[in-house]
Amino acid sequence: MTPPIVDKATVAQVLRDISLLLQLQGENGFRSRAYDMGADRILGLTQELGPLVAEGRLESLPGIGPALAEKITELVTTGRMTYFEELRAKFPPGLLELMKLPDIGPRKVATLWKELGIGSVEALEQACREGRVKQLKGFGEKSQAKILEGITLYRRARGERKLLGDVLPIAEGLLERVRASPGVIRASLGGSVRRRAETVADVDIIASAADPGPVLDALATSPGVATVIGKGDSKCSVRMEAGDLQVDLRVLPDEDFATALHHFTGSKAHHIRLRNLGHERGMKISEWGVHRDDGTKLPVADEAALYALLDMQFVPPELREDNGEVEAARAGKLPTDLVTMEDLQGAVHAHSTWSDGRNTLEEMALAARALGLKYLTITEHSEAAIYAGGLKVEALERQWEEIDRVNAAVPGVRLLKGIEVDILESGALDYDDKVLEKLEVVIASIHVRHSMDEDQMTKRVLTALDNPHLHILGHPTGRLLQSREPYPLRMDEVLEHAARRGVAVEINGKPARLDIKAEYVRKAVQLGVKLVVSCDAHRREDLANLAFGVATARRGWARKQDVLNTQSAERFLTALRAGR
DNA sequence: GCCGTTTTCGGCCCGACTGTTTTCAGTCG
Repeated sequence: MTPPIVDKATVAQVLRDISLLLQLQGENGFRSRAYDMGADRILGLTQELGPLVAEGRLESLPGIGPALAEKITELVTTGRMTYFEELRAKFPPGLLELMKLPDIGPRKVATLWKELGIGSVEALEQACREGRVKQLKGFGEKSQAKILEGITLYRRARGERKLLGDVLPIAEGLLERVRASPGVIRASLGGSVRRRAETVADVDIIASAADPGPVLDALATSPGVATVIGKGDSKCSVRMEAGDLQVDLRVLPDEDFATALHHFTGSKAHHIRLRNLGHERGMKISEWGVHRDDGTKLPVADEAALYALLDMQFVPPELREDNGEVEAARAGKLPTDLVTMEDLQGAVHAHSTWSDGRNTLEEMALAARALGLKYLTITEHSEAAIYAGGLKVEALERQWEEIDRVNAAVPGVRLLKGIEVDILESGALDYDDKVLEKLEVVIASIHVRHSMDEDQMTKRVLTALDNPHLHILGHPTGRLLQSREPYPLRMDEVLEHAARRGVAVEINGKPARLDIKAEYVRKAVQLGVKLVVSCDAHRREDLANLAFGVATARRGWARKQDVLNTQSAERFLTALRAGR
């Protein structure tokens, strides 16, 4: 009998729901937290869940003990978890949704349920309108109004996180405004934006100043602010008109800047690890500094000093997820040469007006040169991609003549002749080998026929990797954040085969793709797979996508040496062919 | 529920802000 397929995301969701249900029940908060941390641990796994379960190795994971291991094993092998089903049956299904409302947590939900029998967002809305909520102990007129407001907001945003690519420009604009306000000494973005998470829920800004007042005012009066949610002596929260984006600003004395920045950068899991390490050393770490148990405060000039106090290497923000970085930093084994934007000499994966791009080849070349890049791979769509203006072979050959002309006309940057060739249903590529062998850069991607099953899709990609003219596997999982699931594909097999065949794998920096994702980057690095950071540019502004590709590479622990387009054009082309 | 140089019990990160309180509970990050 084939066991049901329960993926990591499903396991993590069940554990999170258990955590919430336990809070509703008023259980020990640490017990609830154990399930939450278990969910984090499963989601952060770089290895497959199946073998871990089959071989009984779940308990070897930190944060997973006998109880969680047993329950996860039951879920993965049978598709059900008795404990979860029994727990869930004690409450109406709508209660978990109530907890997603702002300012509503487990205690309030429990009160609403016990006192008024409220078990859904709709019921809560009605009770507020009828004035029944404000009569409850612990609630009042303001709480009731705030809940109604929260319901409106919740329905509008549906709790969706936003793409980093959409939020970062807004966040950086606000940071500039804060930096320019009177008396600011230091200021930085924090939170998941600073960690460069794929999607983010809000923006955190941390600043230091002797007098916080004018700095807080600067945010409160920024253009684009819809409402000021709250404003105190050290903190101001606003909601932006664009996308209901919430922005939190904290302003502290400069001596507390480093610890505050660290605190509000997170992640929570990384933080808890550090605080525990501090605890072992008789130090209490908070956003207000590091204190010895006798109360004396230790100076912390910057984040590096904080890690030094804990006898650890500095951990870059992108790595702070408690995915092994704490152990590595303590052992001195954290990579110190993670790839940076400055390392990139060339940009991979660009389209022009020859297929579905908006700018001409010359405009793309000029834009690349303006960014300090030495080369750009021009990779239009191939014939099968009719919807995207895919090129027939004779058009491709005419394009080479124009590339030669542009290369002569625009010194300092080189356009490389390439293609983004479709991987057909059979795994064959959309051009004849005789065409492919003339190209300097061959990226192969899937654009059509997504709905194959896992076996078929895996075979299709493995077959493509066997083509001797293929250099780079493009956006390998085909996902679009928040709109399309990845193809069913056994990525472990794909990455192992890419390593064997010497094919490079793309880290596509388009904010809605980020494909492959950081977890797979890490796996690829471990397997010795060659990587390229790409922009998937369809207009010159898209060259900026490289920054998101670099962020994904860093989150996957990729070093400069792991990324081929950190090399010169000649070495890049040689490296693409090495082992092929 | 997990964990261990405080090791099989007794801890577990910690503070700001808000509203409903008249000394604190709940939520959030």
